[in-house]
Amino acid sequence: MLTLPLSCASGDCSAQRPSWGGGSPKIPAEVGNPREGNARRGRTKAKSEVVLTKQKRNRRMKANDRERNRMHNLNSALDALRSVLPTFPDDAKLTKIETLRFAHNYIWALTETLRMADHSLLSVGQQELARESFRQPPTTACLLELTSPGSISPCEWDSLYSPVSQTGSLSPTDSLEEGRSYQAADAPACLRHSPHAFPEFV
DNA sequence: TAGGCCATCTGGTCCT
DNA sequence: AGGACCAGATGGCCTA
Repeated sequence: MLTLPLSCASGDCSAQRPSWGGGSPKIPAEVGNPREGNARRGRTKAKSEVVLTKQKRNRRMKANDRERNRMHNLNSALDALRSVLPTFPDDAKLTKIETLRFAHNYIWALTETLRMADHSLLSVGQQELARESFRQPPTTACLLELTSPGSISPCEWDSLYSPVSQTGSLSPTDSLEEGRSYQAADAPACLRHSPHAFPEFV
């Protein structure tokens, strides 16, 4: 999957891979002489320009390497995130955007579960319901379904949060509408928005 | 074959 | 000055 770059660290390979991995076809703007007069100064000047060009190309190659590594690190972090998300083994690998959305919704669901458990502990009669909530985390299918942009489905949220949803619904489905159900004051700062009211993730 | 996803290159900007 | 970060561009691969 990960196509490791052909090793270019040792030499100038930028010219050897005209069609490799895309890249901008833009041509460096300052290839020619900026001023005619400078070209007449003699070899030393011309030589220094060659050196400058080489240095520039060298810097570019090093920057490309760093950028490649940076993106690899980013992808590694994304893989680590995927590995802690509940998916079936035979599920297709989540895309990057799906992984982020899924994680966002998953955290939201877990937070809600904890919050409801705390809330229900106030009432002895609801302790059993709280335990039940812990035993039944949101299903993979449910969370995966929520990763689809705009796909708001009751899914199993209602059953998951049945103790509360019957009175003052906390399901994302409801919180999407007017944003009234999911009280900002009840959530940590990072979860002030319900998953589906979060613009970047919709 | 069109569209989605991805890796890579690149130049610009900000920070140390 | 050099590195980190970012967004745009480009081309390859895969799937419906």
